[in-house]
Amino acid sequence: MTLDPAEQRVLDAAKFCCERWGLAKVTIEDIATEAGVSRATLYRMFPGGKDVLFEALRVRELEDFFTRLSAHLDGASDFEDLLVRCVMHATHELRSDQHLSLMLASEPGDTLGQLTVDGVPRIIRVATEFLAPLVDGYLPRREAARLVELLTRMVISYFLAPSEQVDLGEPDSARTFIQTFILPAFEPSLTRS
Amino acid sequence: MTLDPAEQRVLDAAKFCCERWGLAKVTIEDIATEAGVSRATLYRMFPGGKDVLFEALRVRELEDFFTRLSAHLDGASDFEDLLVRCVMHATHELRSDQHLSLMLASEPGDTLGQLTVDGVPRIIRVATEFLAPLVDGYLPRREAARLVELLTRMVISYFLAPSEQVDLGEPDSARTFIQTFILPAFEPSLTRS
DNA sequence: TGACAGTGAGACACAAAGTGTCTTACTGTC
DNA sequence: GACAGTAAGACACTTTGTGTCTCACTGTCA
Repeated sequence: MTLDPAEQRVLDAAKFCCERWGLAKVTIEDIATEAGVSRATLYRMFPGGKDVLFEALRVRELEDFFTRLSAHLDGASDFEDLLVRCVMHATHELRSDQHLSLMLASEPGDTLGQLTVDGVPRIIRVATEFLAPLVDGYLPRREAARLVELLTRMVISYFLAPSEQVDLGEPDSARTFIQTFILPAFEPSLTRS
Repeated sequence: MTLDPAEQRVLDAAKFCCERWGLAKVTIEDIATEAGVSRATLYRMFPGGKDVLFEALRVRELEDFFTRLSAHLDGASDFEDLLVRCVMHATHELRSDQHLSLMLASEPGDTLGQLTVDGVPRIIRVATEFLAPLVDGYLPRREAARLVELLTRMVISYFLAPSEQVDLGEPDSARTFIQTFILPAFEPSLTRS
């Protein structure tokens, strides 16, 4: 699953071209030129062309996202604190993601699809993969998966359509939200507080 | 030579698309859609397609440029003051031109061509058309044309490749430049000071 | 030195997108 | 009710992009 440096360069090039021209206007040739690689090499790395390449890019971006997010969750003192940090930092990451906001501006249709319809199962899968281990101490694995899925859906929804009532980027608001809607549902399953 | 409102809308759309995707990636279809006009209408307005359309856009931008510039030259008290204001405001206009800087960033080759090789004769022609009348009181028409051409070339050169010595955007520097290099050459022809 | 893996360049057939011209039908105006 | 201007879309054609292949080149190992 790990990519070699040349492949990373190609994905960087794809990301750059995508921000510059939008997904619809980018060609394989553009990406190969930007990466300083021949078209043949690019097809060798990502057999299947554009679809496979951008799929790989989305996977990488997603994993980077959760890697950064995990780094913010280390010092959490208890279950509630863990969840609050989690939704807060995820919200901040989304809001400050340059690439994402450019894509939302230039290609709203495709990008929203990735955040709501087509991409959601994968997002939840990767989120679970990264975050479930962190709640292992508190919840049985099955409950952890349910929790991560729920939080993921909530964070995306509040990111795309901010609420007057709730701001998951704010500590107090996030804490109230977690205490009110999340904890009661999972308290019975808690293996330790 | 004046364009009707629909044609202006199409040129605005062309400009917008150009800034968004770069000249190379824009299609007639993009422009027609952006302008809310059918492709047939667009070809009726600009027979010849993309080339003619972008040519018309360049002409309009150029005329707008010199219209704005002329507006800054009205209160000039004497010949020297007129020339100083002229190079200063032209320099400021160039430096603050959003469209131009986007084009220079995304399409340096074509854009530089327009500012140095292909486009220069037209720039000088339009510059002369707008500015020569303003120096009519000071110089015979033939000398006026020589002067405008010289100033145009100087402003473009200092804009594209700023100098350590001279900054035509600064009043003092511009005045010194005019006094040193321009006035002596045209003083003999002055019909009044 | 010679096998070898990885690469760039470019040929190729095919698919997709863009171009420029036309016809037709619609809309509002005088 | 004639008329001008337009959108929509059919059309033949050109250009661009795609995916696959081959071949020659380069540096790296034994």
